[in-house]
Amino acid sequence: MAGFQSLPGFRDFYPEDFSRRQHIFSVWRQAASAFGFQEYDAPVLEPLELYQAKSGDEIEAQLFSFKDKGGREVSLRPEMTPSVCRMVGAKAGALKRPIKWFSVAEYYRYERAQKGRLRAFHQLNADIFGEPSPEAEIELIALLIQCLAGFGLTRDDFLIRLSDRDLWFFYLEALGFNEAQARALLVAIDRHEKMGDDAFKGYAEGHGALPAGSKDKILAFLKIKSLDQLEAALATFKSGKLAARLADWRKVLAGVSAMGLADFIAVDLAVVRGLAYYTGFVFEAYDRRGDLRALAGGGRYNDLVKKLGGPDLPAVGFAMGDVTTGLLLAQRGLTPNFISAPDIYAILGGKVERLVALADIHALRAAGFRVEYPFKDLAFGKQFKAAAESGAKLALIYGSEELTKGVVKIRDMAGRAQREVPRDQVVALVRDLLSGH
RNA sequence: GCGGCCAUAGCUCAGUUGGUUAGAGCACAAGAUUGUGAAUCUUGGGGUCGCGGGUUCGAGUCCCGUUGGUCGCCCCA
Repeated sequence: MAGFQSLPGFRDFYPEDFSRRQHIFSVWRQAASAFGFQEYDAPVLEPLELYQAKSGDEIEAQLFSFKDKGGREVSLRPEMTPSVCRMVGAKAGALKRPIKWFSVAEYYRYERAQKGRLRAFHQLNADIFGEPSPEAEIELIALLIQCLAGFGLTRDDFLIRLSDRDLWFFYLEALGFNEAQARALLVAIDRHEKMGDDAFKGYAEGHGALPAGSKDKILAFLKIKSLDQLEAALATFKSGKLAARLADWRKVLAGVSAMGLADFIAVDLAVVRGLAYYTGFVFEAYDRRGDLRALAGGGRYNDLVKKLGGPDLPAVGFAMGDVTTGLLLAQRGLTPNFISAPDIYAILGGKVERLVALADIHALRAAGFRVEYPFKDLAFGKQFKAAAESGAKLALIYGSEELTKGVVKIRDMAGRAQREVPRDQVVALVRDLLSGH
């Protein structure tokens, strides 16, 4: 097939694809709704500056940006966070706290596609604004777990790794690094899992070689996998801020455990996440068995609403993408098989019977039943076959014999039992038969 | 932005050292079958062999370019 193709990294959603996508969305929406989050949306196209204000040059190169006909520099949204920060910031005074919002929306990033990453994709975004305490983290982590568990995924399938940028900064400053050095080191720490010790090359170029003793300490801190280890590593430091931070850690882990979700979460200081605006806890959800990229990621960003021109409003949030989620569900055999089956298939004797049947068909449809019938005049045998293939529960038979008697035959497709019913009682009887189970 | 692999029907693929009019299975449609769902059989539609150029008497096949897909690197909000 020549002619037009979709753009690279963009997908056509044929009905089967669309039904899989809808399944993902409906699990997300159901979970978010159960947690009391309210759904919102924002413009797909935003001023370019909205993203420049938050992100660096590298990120800007990956924006779907252009100049509109009025000469404005604009960009398709690569993420929701700046938009939702603007929305919440603009009405922060009027919104009841805590503000718990979510969205399911499409995003656009000008990157090379690869496994689990496309140029157009959907994400669930869930955020809590106005709640500085770790209760917000507990709620969001629990929601994140439910957004995956809702598909039938279990503790054997995925894991949430919890870390803390605040603690990293505290630790790095205690080791004698200034803020710029600490930021560069966090980039290296983020890459260490993938690149090993080469991750520190970038730091060395900018800030000189890392002292061997410091590097060992950083590597040891990075390998921390439990709260006990974390407390032990920090035991030599005395600070009220640090004590408060560790108390927050205990609260988060206790809260998640109290929900029965302890097996879904692990302390893991190797996670720091790429961009710099996170201010405290950060977390990522990983496929436990496979080689997929992160399923979801999030964290606290207490400064961002203010940075974007709003009030000083603490925030935590996460995002989960449809592409990696879809891959994981397919790998685990958790993609439901959607059958688009009607309730009723009408079998029509001929041209006269067709016109009679149309009246009933429309009445049934208006009553909310899904009704199908053949557009062409077909032999009865073919129509019964079509009825069976459609997956309809009932067949309504409009033949000449029936109509001369003023009845319609109703066939239960599964049980193959037939009965006759007066035409004026068709809707009522169908309602009885189909509401049964 | 960089690199590996790939591209023949809606799908999965075959197609000989380059040789006449490019095939199969599945799927779809029609018929055998104008009052009851299976199976089978017959028939049919559907391809500018991703696109462009080159070599050659001759290219689906060889060469170059390009587009797209895929996997990885950079990055990952």
